[in-house]
Amino acid sequence: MKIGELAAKTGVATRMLRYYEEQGLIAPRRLPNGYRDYDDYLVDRVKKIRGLVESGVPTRIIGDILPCLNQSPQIVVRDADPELRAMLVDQRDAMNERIAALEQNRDALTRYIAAMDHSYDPTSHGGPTHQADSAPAATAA
Amino acid sequence: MKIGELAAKTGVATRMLRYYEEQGLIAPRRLPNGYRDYDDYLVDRVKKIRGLVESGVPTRIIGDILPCLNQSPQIVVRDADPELRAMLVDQRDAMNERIAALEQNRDALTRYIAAMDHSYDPTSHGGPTHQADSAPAATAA
DNA sequence: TTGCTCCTCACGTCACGTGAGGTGGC
DNA sequence: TTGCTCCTCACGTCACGTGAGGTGGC
Repeated sequence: MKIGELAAKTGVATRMLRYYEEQGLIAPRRLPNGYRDYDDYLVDRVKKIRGLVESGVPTRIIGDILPCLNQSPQIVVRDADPELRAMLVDQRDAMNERIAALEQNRDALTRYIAAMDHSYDPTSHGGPTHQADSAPAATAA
Repeated sequence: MKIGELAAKTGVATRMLRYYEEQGLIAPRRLPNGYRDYDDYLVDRVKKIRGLVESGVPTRIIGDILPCLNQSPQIVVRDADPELRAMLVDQRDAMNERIAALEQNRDALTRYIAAMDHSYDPTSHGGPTHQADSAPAATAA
């Protein structure tokens, strides 16, 4: 599988696939002509990498976290390495903080957008008028 | 209020306060000696800026979004500017995507941490043993 | 040959972190 | 004077975007 194919299947730019390789997160083989050659299982791996990057996890520790996301709990654990555990807990706590900030801002935006759609008119006494949640403003009367 | 005080009250580094000023998001006055002088209302504003930056909103549009977070819907709206509305909807949708990615990864991490705390032993047939959610691994037996 | 993909530099950007080197205020 | 804070450069970093300039394959 060449880089363009993997990019299409994952939605991740080729530049990023080369970057993640540079960071040691993926290691494609090379074809005789020098082109990168990716295995099928990398589609899933790249998607997981993207999710972690978008979750604010630095690339240098994504490699450590990835096995935790892949394996079923029955298989993995064995020795509960305290350093790994502490790192995972830190990352999870950071994620919870980001989720809280995001939800707060999302809710505030949602309220504001709804208020716009109600088209408040200070000369009127009536309630909200029309407009659904995500309807484009251009469709308004 | 000097920059160190604002940094303490907001939890935002002085470097960042100067950076947000550079980006046009805050505009402190200057004391005769050249020190920055911040008004009290900026504590709240800086916290909101932080929340938006952490939510992945670029600084160049945070200035447009901030008034939407501040005002009560009854006061603000008036003309439902379609460009502003589209931008807000875009940001809200992006936030929802980030929340989804974060929740997925957080849940996966939580499951893995829980499995570590159950200290699976392949030679045993028993179920989970002990350990609460966020307890440090060092306290384990 | 044309048009598409791939390759390797390599510079730009955005939101920061981290000094260097100097000044003000108790 | 000492120790703390503040100031302005200014370089480093991380996760990218965006070309430049060249090659491979149908």
